[in-house]
Amino acid sequence: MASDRLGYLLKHVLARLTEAQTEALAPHGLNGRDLAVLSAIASGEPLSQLEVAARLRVDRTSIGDLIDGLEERGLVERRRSAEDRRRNVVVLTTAGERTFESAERVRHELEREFLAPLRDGDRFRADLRLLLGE
Amino acid sequence: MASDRLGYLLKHVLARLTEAQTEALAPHGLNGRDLAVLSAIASGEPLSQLEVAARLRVDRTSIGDLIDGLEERGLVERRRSAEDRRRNVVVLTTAGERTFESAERVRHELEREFLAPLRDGDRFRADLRLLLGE
DNA sequence: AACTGATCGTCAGGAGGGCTGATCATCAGC
DNA sequence: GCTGATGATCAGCCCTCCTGACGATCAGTT
Repeated sequence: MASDRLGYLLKHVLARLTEAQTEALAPHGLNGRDLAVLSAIASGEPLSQLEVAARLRVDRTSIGDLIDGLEERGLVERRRSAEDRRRNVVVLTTAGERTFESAERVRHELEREFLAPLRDGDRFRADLRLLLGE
Repeated sequence: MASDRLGYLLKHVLARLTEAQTEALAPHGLNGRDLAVLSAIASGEPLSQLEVAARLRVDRTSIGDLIDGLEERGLVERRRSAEDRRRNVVVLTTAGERTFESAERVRHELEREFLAPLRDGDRFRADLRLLLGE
């Protein structure tokens, strides 16, 4: 009954995931985008805003607003880099670390449930990576 | 290097597909959304606007604008239903049929190429359907 | 025939994401 | 000390989606 168009399938699968994620993360005061930013910041050495944007493949002008929101909630801090004073290095606060860790657990559990209908969820994930050329 | 977040993967795979589709369909004066509407209209008996919207799972208020565009280009026609004069039955014109058929061939070829990196593209497609609960 | 409630299509408007172009501060190289 | 490039920010536009309201029409009831 449904369309076999690939765009349709991808779009609505993404919509379902986004909806479930938004609901699951709401108690943590986050949405999927927020968590993506936190995870980029949490993974390794401090990053400038542009580097965060590049990792997430979001536009450079969008990342500022996202960080604004996280900063207002006390989850991240901007710090002028001493080496290059143009750069805003973004780091997690301790509250940000706590929120990130519990939200990550929620995300992992949610993704596991989301892929449960598949025989091999990991292969589906690997297929997506292949389609991104990685 | 890339994120393992499912939302990230789905979002950017969809973005790549959309970009490729937009480029491939441009010579036909269509984009992916237009083609989706045409295919809903082409598949079987005449549908009202609401039925088209339901098939594509798009909002009822969006479908009107999409049909406006297609009607301006002479690809579809609105007709008041004789049985229920509230309903706008949407049908393809002959030009719409020609455009739809050639655009469909373009879409099929593009989706085939798009899924080429995968060992089993059909299984990937089936996985997407499973995730939509179909 | 008249009333009520529901449905179809349309419109205005807002929210959100994505992008461009301009600007300012800062850096690196000459 | 110039010049060009880079990081961050801002204003603004476009597109998509959704809500709420409206008029027209239908179906069921009285």
